[in-house]
Amino acid sequence: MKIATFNINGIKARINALTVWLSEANPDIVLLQEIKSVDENFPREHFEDMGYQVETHGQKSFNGVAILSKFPLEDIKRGLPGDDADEQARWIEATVMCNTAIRVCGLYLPNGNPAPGPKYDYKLKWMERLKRRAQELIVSEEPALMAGDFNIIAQPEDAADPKKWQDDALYLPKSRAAFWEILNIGFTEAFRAVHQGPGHYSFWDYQAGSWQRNNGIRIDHFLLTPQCADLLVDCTIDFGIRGREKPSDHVPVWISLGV
DNA sequence: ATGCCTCCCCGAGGGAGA
Repeated sequence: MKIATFNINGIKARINALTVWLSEANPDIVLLQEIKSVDENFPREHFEDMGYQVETHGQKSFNGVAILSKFPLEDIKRGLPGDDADEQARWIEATVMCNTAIRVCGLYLPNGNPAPGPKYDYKLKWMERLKRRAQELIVSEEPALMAGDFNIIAQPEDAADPKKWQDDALYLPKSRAAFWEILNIGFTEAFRAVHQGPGHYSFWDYQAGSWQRNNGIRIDHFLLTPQCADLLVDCTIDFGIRGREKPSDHVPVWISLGV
């Protein structure tokens, strides 16, 4: 089974690029971030015609997450628990009903810039809530994963120019510490379980020729519970599509599970 | 570089992204 995460930066702007990539890569499950659409305007029929069940958690203009699945989805939940006043659509989870049921959580973690400030406070609070949900997934002792745009550069080798990010909300010590706290509950970061070393990125800024100069960062991650990590076969970044017409600034990352 | 693009709103130009 192939599960992908992809921050598409707007479903309306990316409908063609996403469709082409889906038909080439043929993932079973796709976790989408930044759909930037309300649920009613998401082109669900387009993806249903391609064989996917479509579940969205959108809002107007900003954020928004979705799950596309070729297997049935059950027990869908929208919104990260822990703050009923949070209006931002950044979390959706569901159980994928294949021969081994897998709980999949798609997330779009707040950017947090400028830091310090209220947006950075929101990022850190959101990560505290994420940690609580992560603990529940570990306690469940079931195959589960959290994947998406974490907006976290976890290590220096995850940035082409780490010095440039030193004062940025994606790389500040508190951001990285919060990420490692969650990971260290007992998750496997799928990409680093399979690949080591620098030069692997999932995001390149639209500005200043970042793609042409390979000035990227790796911020789209898969975190697997032990029962899910046992199934891990491979993890790959489809970086090539960043060079296509009208690309997202992120590229897809996907895992292969032996189920 | 308090922003070199690109997205969204919709029909100008500002907010957000990372």
